[in-house]
Amino acid sequence: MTPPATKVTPISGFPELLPADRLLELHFLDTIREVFELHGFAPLETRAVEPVERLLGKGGDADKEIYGVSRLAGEETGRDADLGLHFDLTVPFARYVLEHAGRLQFPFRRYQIQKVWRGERPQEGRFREFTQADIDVVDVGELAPHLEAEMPLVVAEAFRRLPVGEFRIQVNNRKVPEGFYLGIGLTDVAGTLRVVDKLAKIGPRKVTEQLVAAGATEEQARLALALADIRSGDLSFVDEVRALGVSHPTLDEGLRALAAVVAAGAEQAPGTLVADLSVARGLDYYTGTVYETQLVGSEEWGSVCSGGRYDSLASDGRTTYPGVGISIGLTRLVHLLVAKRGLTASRSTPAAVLVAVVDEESRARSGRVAATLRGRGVPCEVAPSAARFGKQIRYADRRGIPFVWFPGTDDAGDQVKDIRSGEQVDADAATWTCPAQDLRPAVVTRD
RNA sequence: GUGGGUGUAGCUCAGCUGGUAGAGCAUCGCGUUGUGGUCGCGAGGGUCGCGGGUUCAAGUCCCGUCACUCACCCCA
Repeated sequence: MTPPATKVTPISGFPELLPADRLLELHFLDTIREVFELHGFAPLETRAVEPVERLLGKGGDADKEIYGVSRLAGEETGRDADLGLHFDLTVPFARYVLEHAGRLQFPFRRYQIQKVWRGERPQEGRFREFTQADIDVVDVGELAPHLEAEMPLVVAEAFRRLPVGEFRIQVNNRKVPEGFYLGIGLTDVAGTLRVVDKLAKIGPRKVTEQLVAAGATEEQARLALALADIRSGDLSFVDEVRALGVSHPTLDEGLRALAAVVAAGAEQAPGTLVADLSVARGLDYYTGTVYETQLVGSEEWGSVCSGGRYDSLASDGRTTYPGVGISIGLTRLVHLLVAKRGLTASRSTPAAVLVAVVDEESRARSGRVAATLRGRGVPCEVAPSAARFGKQIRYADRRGIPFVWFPGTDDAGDQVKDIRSGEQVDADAATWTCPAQDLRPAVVTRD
């Protein structure tokens, strides 16, 4: 019986990688995880689903992007509570904190690397299923402000260990534009932010047009644009904002908080943190500090890492657990580096050595060589068939496996060949050393 | 959800004013019966996205539909 020939097609927004690219992604994942653990974040995984009502209203328009989960043969009556796939890792984490508060120690630091789902229209670098690598800290009642500076610095450390090139983490505090807009009489804070955020994309003229169309005066639009134009790697942005002559208590509060974050960044990782007063987006639950990250030279890719502070996401009505976190868009980051910068892994398998098979009678001997190599930490595999050596070498070559091991016949000893150079030398599996740079797949640029 | 573009081999694509499918790359085999990459020869592989219509005849023209894709929205 042959199954019906179902057309095999990709599903838009659900990316799948080839082995070499997945190895690259795993390298990123391992590096990020190592840095997170070096900073003492505890590992956590939450279930993929939450009650839909817990997901709703947390991400602004994200509501309509939530994927619901149901049984195909589910009955209308007596069905399970409505479940939805989480669209980020912060909302489930907030729920987890409430659920386990009695068994956690605060401030609680955790990292979480998982798939999330958003039912939006896919585009280059935007997916419906993707992986986020998230760190957060929550505390009870009050959250120390210095944690807002720590989050981006941890990410910066991870990024410095990865082949992403130069990057810039932009920081803002939502209270700055909020207080500023209120100070100049613009009461639609969210709407104004949404328009101003398009500045880089559509230019100041169109932003002004849209602001005026939304009810702002020319002068209000001018000031809003002037604020969005301010950015600095030091504290000079404070004076620049002051120079615009607007005052409001919320603005003062925001400037103070932002200055503290930028000062800490400038001291601990000069050049990586930049105050950028045009950054204001992200999910609705952010209440203060917000982050966005661009790779220098690839700003059009959008943010590859964002986050912020949320003061009221986790609350049981009596106790509130304010938190701050940041999330690396691993799927977007890796996808764009592969597609746009030609990054990949040097081979399509972890194996560093292919152990050749002389004939099927001696397969066990090849197996013993492989076991010895593995015992010494050298990833290897045994050739699938005792074909001519030319074919066995080609098997390795196609996969990028750098070494082919030839078990000796009769009294002859083993030999190992570096198929890139063609050099072949006597070798003993119990003592041979694989060059460190060949032990694991390396990051390389295609072509 | 709204608007544009595109659907032909595993991949990238050609196929003109309709006349029963082609190239390059990839894969596999042979030349090369323990040593690959080059080169040469050969082979396999297609309901031309799907459904309907026009026609003697449709990959080609018309309608519908689905998928992919780009932009808006929103965001990692």
